[in-house]
Amino acid sequence: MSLRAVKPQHETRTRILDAAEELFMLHGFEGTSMRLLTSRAGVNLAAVNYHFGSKDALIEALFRRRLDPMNAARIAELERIETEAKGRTLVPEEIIRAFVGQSLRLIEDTKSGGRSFIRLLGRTYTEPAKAIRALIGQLYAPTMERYKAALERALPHMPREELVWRMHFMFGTLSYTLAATDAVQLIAGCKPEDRYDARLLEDRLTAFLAAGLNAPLKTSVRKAA
Amino acid sequence: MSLRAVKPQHETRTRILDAAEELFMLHGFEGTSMRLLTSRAGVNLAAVNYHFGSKDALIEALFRRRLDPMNAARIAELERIETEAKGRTLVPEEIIRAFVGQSLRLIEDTKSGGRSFIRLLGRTYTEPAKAIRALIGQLYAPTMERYKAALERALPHMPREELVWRMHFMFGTLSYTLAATDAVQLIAGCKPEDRYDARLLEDRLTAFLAAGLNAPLKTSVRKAA
DNA sequence: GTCTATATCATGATAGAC
DNA sequence: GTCTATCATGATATAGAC
Repeated sequence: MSLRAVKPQHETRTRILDAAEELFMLHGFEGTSMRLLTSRAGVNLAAVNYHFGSKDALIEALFRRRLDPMNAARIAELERIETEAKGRTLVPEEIIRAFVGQSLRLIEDTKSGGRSFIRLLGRTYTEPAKAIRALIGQLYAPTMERYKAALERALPHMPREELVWRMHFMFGTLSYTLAATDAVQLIAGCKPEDRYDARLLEDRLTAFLAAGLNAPLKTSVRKAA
Repeated sequence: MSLRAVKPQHETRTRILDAAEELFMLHGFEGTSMRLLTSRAGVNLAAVNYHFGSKDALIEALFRRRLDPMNAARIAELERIETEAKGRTLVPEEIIRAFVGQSLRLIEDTKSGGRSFIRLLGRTYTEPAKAIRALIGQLYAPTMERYKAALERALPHMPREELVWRMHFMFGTLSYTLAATDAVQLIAGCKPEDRYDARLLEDRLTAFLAAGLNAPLKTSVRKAA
């Protein structure tokens, strides 16, 4: 009873953000109405506009709340393994693991809603609304630059254009894996409790991506143009 | 002038489907209103309900129009290379190329709207609306079963669970690549006209996926549970 | 088959009392 | 900060003339 009785300062904001993560993941942005959102959050209909200004501003706040620390953690992790290597050149697999690990570990976080967000995030990379894609791209840009530079050092002989494509593929695999965690059942039966073991998934995904990134370079394109 | 004057039997249906592909890709399903859709198609507001029954039925018709022949082509292509091999076991790369090739070749088809559809399709694998995901899964099921069986023959020593995961990763990479064709610019500058060369993309993607699928199996999970 | 006109409802946002 | 009541808009769907 004391659980609901006390209301800390910004609890309303937090309740709205938490409910939004879950509902946007389930029904999409356009498919989630303010009425459903506020009633799920247990707050008044007008609260979203009071606290955030508009639905769009709520979406932006939602992404910033999670992405800013996640990307900071990704950069910190990369710097950590770089200093730990003491001058040795990193292998691509180490870099990939640093990148994907930060997303995947949130999957295990069901308590604070991290999993909802991470699934929403995967879904949103292909979001049609231009404003949302632009926001995501902007929040990601520094991290992507940092990792691209690291991979260029790890793969000095790979043509830059090929590396960009392979990073694109890797990003896609991660996004889809995060978003479509229930689609595995389409391919074959898995015990649901296994599907979210982040450590196991991290190993599987890292092995797959590292092999793809290191795929042999064709000496030439299949047929000269 | 004769171009618009004559109206073949089912031209209205086709005009609606073509406009829907483009608009759903740009704004999503919920973000595309019937008013925008019918005015873009140059037909009356009531035409969608007359010809399809409802917006949802239109979406279903849209997917069936493209997916049924595409998946039939995928199965036919697999059977073609299997008979052509005359008993030799196919390598995974041949199977992968057969699968991704059918999607990618539609990218070059700007004339009849194939590219719009293929981008829409990639976006829709992570669509939150359960009914749409269920429809897609149902339309894909026979193809996936067929390719899974082919890959099991090509990789007899791979544990079935690992293969399912790697197929999941491959499917994700393809989906994202199809959906987010403009996201490459986030990573680095590419000349836009290069980005849609389907043959080049097919080579790049197939090399990446084949390497990932063939990634060495860890002798054990990183740490025993 | 195609159109106009409209019914019915849900949406995001706001005004103003408390 | 929170509430109720409401506005203006735009949604899907349909009825009925042509």
